[in-house]
Amino acid sequence: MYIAAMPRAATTSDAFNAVAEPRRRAILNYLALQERPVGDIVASLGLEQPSVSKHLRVLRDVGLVHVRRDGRRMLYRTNAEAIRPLHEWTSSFERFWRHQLSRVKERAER
Amino acid sequence: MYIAAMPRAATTSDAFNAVAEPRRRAILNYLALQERPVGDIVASLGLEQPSVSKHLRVLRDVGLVHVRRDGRRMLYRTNAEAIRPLHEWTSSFERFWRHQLSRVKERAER
DNA sequence: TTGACATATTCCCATATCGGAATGTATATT
DNA sequence: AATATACATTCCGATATGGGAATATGTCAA
Repeated sequence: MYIAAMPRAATTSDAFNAVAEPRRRAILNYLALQERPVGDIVASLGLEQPSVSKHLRVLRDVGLVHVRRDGRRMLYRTNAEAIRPLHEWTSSFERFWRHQLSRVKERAER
Repeated sequence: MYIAAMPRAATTSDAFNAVAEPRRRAILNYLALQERPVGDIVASLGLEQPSVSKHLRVLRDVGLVHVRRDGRRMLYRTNAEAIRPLHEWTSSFERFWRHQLSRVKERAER
């Protein structure tokens, strides 16, 4: 019996993996303000169309964007709600960097 | 002349890539409260020692943990400051999920 | 010095990329 | 119907994993 190896997790396994790619973050930033067709993303970010479509596919699979068809165009928009888990995870460290900061401040004041 | 391909970015390329791995997030959570030797992480998280060392190596390379030697032990601790960029990126979407939420609320109230 | 203990690194391998090029699919226009 | 437009998917190749096993490195103890 063969047991599957566990290499790096799929980019579609969760929002953390999906957002690790900088171009996908750029797309999410771009689509946060309002929905846009694929062509606009291609033009604005200067990426190849197939590349953008593939990134959008990953973002869709983890729920980071929503889509709707408009004629022959596909309008994408960021689903901010799906970014919340990341925000919450990072927030749990907020008090620590506050502490570290105040310690640095104290030292500087002495 | 050969131009290097650009596959998935290295886990050590930045904090976003480093925290994409769930075991590394678990390690960061564990080391947030206080510094700990590698053996404690192994025992607490139930991972193999070489695996933990390798994850710590990645976290060190992107500055997410700091280390100091204590005899034959290595004491690691989370450097919360390095998590801030992720927090700030996710925070830029906060107002959007607030909006989405209020829209959902409005609809529910009607 | 010789061991024991704690941690790090290396080697191997199956897997999941990411970009580029080519091709496929759906909708609109004439 | 035929063509054009807008996207999506597939195939390819180079690369970076992540776990497991084995081994190396470094420090303390007798």
